[in-house]
Amino acid sequence: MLTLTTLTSLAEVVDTVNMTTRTYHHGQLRESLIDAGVELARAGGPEAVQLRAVSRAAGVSHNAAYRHFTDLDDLLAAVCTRAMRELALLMEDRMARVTTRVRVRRAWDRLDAIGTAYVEFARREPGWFRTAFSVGADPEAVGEEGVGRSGLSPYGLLGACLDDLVAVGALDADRRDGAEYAAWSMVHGLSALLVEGPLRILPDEEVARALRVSLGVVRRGL
Amino acid sequence: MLTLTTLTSLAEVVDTVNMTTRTYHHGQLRESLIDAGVELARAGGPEAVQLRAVSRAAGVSHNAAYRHFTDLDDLLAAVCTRAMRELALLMEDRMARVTTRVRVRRAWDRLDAIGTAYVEFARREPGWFRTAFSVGADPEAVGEEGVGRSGLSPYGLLGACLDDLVAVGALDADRRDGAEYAAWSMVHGLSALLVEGPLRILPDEEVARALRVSLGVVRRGL
DNA sequence: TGTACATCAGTGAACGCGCGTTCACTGATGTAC
DNA sequence: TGTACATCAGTGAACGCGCGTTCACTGATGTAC
Repeated sequence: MLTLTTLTSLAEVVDTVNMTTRTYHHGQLRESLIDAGVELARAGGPEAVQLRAVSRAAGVSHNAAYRHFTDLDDLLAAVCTRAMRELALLMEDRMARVTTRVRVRRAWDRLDAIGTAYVEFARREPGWFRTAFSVGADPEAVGEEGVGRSGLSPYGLLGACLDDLVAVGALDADRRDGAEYAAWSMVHGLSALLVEGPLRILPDEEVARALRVSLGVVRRGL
Repeated sequence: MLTLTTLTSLAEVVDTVNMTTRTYHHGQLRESLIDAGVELARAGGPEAVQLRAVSRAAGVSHNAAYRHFTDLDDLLAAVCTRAMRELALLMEDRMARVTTRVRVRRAWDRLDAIGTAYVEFARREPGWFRTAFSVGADPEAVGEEGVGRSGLSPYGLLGACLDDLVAVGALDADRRDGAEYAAWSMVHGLSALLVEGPLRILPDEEVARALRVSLGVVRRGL
């Protein structure tokens, strides 16, 4: 039969194996808190990122977070940046799947790919999607941190795609200016309507159609 | 010098003049509560529509609302419907300002007009805009109540504009299907990015440009 | 026309909740000598 | 190598807040006779 001592040492072993040996000093609490916040945001959106809930999830007293963040907003901003990074990563991944070597074709397909990724992200991870846009940083600032492997933010990726379209001659240079507003608005609007708006009830095939039509309009319209 | 009696009767006179003579029974509390809710929503968005705050604004005890609404959500839904109606009214107004008699031109201009109205509404009344889309009714349900003089909801007005484009031969009939998704997404996305998103910081002239480009893309893309 | 009574539409006090934040504290760690 | 001490990173208790909701109530209104 297990004694208390046995239990204690077992717990220690498990902790060591998990690399999460908890001493009084946590060691990487800041990261742990952000991780916990990211998970809460994933499940419940930005409202779910609360100082007490995050601390609870990180297994730490509810005010320990103040050693690493000035207040809730500070923590939320960090979580928001990570959510934005998730979006950038998905966009990069979908972009990388475009295989055609025909340059014009490839440029257009990439634009479609990031747009599709954007909407896919919103639908698959509504909590993250809402969180990513809950702290309204300006696009430039977003470009600094919520960034994928390429070092580009979602907005930056869009800009790169549009630049590429111009470079391969698929887009008139005088159409380039302001084009990100239109492309971004289209996918962001569709995402918002699908995630928190009246289109929430749309069946999957109808969503696919809406996406197809919307991307088509952007493509022809640019 | 004024006696207490004088004060009382003065107050009564004022009340009568204001048509707001308060007896123990209010008489039209339901409407008053919605009105108060609408004003709170205007200033602070859907979060500001709280049972206690609304009752306070209506000058009534904080639980009187339960005689007219089952709970907060019920009241909020009523407020949301009214916000949607405000949007419909603005869209109708802007549509009515299109004067050209050239049918094709008029159809396109009307589409631009409602799109512009949508974004204008979002920017001028961010609280209402957010409130209108905070209770995610499906578009059909929205069509039943959040309605302008024409009896059409914002979504209904968009549908009518698109139908008109087909009728005057400006839009191929096979492009009609799903067109509202694209048009709606575009203006909704721009609005959302401007109101609660990263484009919040855009100066006015840049907003105008973004709108122009976005509407142009829809127009050419359809 | 007057009166008894049911019903309606308000009131005021109270409950429980969970939040963000602050306070004084203490255990752990690192460093100077 | 050992020790004193400053600093760091946690803890636990407490505060105030405002919310939604429920309860028992009461003043006003309408209606049947």
